Amino acid sequence: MAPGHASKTIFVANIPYDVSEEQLANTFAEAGPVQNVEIKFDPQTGRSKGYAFVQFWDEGTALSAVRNLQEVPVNGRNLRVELSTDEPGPRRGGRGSRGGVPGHPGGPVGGPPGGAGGGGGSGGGAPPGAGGFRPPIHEDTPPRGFDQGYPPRDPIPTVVRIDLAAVPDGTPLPPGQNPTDSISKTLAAVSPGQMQDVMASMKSLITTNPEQARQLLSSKPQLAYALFQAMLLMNIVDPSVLHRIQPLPPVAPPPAAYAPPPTQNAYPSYPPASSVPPPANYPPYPPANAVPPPSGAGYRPPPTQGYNAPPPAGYGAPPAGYSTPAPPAPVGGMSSLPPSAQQALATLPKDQQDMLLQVLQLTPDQINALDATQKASIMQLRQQFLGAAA
DNA sequence: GTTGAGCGTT
Repeated sequence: MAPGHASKTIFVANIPYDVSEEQLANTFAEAGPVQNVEIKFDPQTGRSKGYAFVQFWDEGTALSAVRNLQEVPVNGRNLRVELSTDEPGPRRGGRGSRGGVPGHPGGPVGGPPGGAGGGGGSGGGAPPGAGGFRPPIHEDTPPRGFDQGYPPRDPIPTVVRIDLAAVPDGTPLPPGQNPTDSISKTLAAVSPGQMQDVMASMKSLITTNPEQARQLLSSKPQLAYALFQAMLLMNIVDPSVLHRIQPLPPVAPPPAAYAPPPTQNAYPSYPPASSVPPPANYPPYPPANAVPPPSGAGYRPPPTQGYNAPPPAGYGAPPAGYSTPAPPAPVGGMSSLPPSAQQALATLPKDQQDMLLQVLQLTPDQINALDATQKASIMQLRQQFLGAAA
């Protein structure tokens, strides 16, 4: 396969503190396609440590970089470039790095527009060549067909654009269903893979085109709701954030009484890769699992960090601090709820009152017995009602 | 100013 002894990674020192990874990548792209750049930061001060590791796709290019970019001036300092010796960890194939690297201080970089396009969108980019530069030591074969890595020039991330007008409005609610039910059911029918695709697409859009993302989410609240619930389901977001997000004033109950725009139910599926065409090449940052050959960049959601531990005692009761009568007596009606929750309930039709009461009075055991989708819905309902009492 | 991280477990 490959001459497996020399390192594909070079060690770069004497980097000015204000140089960004993109800048470095740009500089080293002179030698050939760059796979990854990691400036090391002091976790305490957040400042660059002045050195970095630049990884190429092959050893030849790395050697070439060492020879050709030795002492090149960058922002007034001459870089020192060597082949890297040590590997970061026992893992050779990929380390999930970048954990907790603080933001670059004064650097021009905002951050990697990470997120591979959803489902198989692969930008067909011509492989960056070492155009015009002194040739590598060996006639190394320039990698072909790579669709990621740092482009030699043009560090500007590809902006994802979507056709907002092409996003379906959704379909009318079936009789007897409320929007949140409908969204939950729809989500339940979405495969995890699809969900990840959607998340990845949305992430790309948000990072490269926040304005359009805002427009999309504002104009399609059901999408925003579904995405958020999906994040709960995928453990991307901890349910505790629901405590902090309470922009649901008087109209607390999402159930009836509130009819959002032409709402969903079975929307065909969020425009995945088709309407999110990655125009040309791909994000500069293959965070970790960068695979050279095909476009295999997969979005990996954060490892499930179990949040399933419910508060120890009295989870079914309002948090401490409520001035509820707090009768330890068995639940029998609204009286076990905070006053404001009772008020909110009172605005609902009888049948929904009953249903909500049941939901709000489920025991932890009962909740745990439900499937993930229902669990998330119920937890949210509970937050809306019980939390609104604060 | 000079060689890199550690969640939680297949």
